Amino acid sequence: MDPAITFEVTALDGQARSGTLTTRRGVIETPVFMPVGTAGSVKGVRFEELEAPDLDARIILGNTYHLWLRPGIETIKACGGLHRFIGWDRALLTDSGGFQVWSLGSLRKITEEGVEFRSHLDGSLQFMSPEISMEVQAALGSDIVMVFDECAPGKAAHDEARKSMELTTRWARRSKEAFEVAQVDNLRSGLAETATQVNNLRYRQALFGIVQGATHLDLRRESLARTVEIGFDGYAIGGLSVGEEKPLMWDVTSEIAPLLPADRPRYLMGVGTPEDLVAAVALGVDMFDCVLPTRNGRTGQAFTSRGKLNIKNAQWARDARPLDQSCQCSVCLRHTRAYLRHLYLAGEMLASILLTHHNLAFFLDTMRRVRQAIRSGNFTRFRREFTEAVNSGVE
RNA sequence: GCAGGGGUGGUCGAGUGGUUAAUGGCACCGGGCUGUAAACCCGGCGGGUUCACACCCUACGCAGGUUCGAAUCCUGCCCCCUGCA
Repeated sequence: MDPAITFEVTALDGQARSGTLTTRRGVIETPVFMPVGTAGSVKGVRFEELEAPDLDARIILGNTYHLWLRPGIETIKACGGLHRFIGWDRALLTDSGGFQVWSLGSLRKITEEGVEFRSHLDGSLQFMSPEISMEVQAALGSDIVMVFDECAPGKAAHDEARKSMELTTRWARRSKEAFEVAQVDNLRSGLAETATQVNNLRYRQALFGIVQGATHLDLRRESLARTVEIGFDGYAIGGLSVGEEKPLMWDVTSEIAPLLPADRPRYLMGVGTPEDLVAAVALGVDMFDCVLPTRNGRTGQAFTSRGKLNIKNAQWARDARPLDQSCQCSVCLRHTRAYLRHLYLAGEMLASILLTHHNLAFFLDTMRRVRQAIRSGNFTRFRREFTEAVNSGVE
């Protein structure tokens, strides 16, 4: 079978890497930030905007759990898969539902077989397992599939974290087996796609494994070894930014990221702030996703080159400057802080849309600059200057 | 003019003798958000002194009165709404 993806590191600067990740739906330059589109939508952003040069997102996320509950896989299958359903030709990565094991902690029960969820939509009982997650993700037709893991709480004690990590390992094995079965079925049934896509889709989906183990480094190392032993197209560090202390997140990332196979993409799940992204790149991470730019955009916070700006604050009421004076995004070129604040306070949906656009532009542009810095061997200086600026405070 | 209803903190609106600086909503001010149960959640919101515990003022149209105690009861006045003339 043809490879699902190819990954080539084209520049190294310290541990920081820049490269190209080629999926069946196009080339993605790394390090890359992937906007989160949980329910089939990057909230507040049209796909045209995601594609246009201002953002130029090459890959976005979808979520297995959410799409499985609504609209359901039969609907998405009937509409030709997730890409055609949502109208997005570029790459998609689907999270497996593993994160919901943590985020919906009060609504689910974990067993060896899988997870019983009490639907957050209607309270109905739903059962998710590695096999079901793979089946759903195959139906969605995402380009990168994540194994179904248990995302344990960041503060999990050692014995709890060990049990969780071992369960995740068993689920990873089951995920891979079910994934391979689903690939054969998928190729056989040949999901209806456009002509050019059919050509590209001789490639199968890619499957990424996820390293767990909470904040316990011995468990993390063990999880890493066992995950690599199973063998995946790429490797993720999961279970961070889920309630643990920030220094512990860096302990884990700095320990594990460099140990992940160098010839495979490394994905730090759910992270993070612009400063976090740059710091993780320095540790050798290639891929990121995070809800911060979209969620915080909707809730009135802009990320800028000088740090966070709360658009609700009275101090911007008559400020005629853009959100970020060194940003070239279409929002910053056109609108003032005063106007955006007015929109937000007036409850206008355009406020969330514009703030989200700027935030994504800032995240994606930051990654462009990161790549360029690595390629030109200036990453260390870039990181120092970027971090300094981001902590200097918005004026 | 007569009859009825009503005037509460930025605003709308509860409260009809005693845990009252006064329930709620909105507005306003501030904070949070990291593989999205999130266009959401939390806090503050009469004024003054204090780092703080705390203390002192001023408040329910206006002015008197009853009472140990009044936004709540009584009297007068002012204003608003509805109906009839």
